[in-house]
Amino acid sequence: MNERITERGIVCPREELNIERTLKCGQLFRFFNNADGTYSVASGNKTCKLYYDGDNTVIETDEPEYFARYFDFETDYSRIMAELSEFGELREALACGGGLRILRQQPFEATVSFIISANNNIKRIQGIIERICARFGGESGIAPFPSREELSTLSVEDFSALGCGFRDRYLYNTVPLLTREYLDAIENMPQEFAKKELCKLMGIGPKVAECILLFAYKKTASYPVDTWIFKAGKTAELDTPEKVHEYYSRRYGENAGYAQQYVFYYNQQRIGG
DNA sequence: CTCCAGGTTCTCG
DNA sequence: CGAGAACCTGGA
Repeated sequence: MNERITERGIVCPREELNIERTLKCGQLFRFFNNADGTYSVASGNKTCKLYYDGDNTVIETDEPEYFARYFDFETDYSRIMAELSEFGELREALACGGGLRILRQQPFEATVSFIISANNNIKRIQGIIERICARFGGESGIAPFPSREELSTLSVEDFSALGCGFRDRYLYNTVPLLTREYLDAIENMPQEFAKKELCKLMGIGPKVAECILLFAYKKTASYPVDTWIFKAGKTAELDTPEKVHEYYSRRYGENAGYAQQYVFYYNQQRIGG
């Protein structure tokens, strides 16, 4: 869109990238509040720093091309919002969601992270992930996310000791299967086929699969139904997560994933504090 | 103390 | 196949 690559990284109008809205809606877990009010974000072995400079948002990084893709600058969010605005029930969520962007995260990191996310809360998820990264990382700074090979060296007991809880065996069983070939193949599969494929892995059910498809592969027809989205969408008719998913993913079509994030963020802010 | 968190797996009728 | 219970853990 209107972003530009500069000496220090990427700069774009503030309304095109709202830092808090993009980072605090549970799509990524490795972001950090810095003492000076800026935010740091880690993705794989890369990092960037975000802050506002007047009317602009600045993404400070040595890897501008990587983070331009990561922050999804190829998508025109004004068009998405315009298309979604025809759905009356989204009015308030859209009004509160300007500048929220869906990230293109690394598939391996996203898959591991969302397996950990099951029946868990964001704060604890972040703690577990940081302990996992620290185990393989250096002494100072933000540790890179470990590779499949590194994580495959851990035992069930290791995952448990890192605080993974009952997800320890999920990770132990599934991590070794997440090869580059496997993850690349998912990229090229149609939505429903990819979802079915991911659900074969231990620790991945429908919700986690859709999070992976949406937040790593940007398959935007995904509509992950978690406890928040279910609470927001349930009616006398739509009384199960499956029915809520069926109804809204059909209703929003290819924009379902965007709608889901606006609704999630809005409800998280309003109810969850 | 109980309840819940970006759910999935296991068990049983 | 569908419904219910069980599940690590830490904060409210």
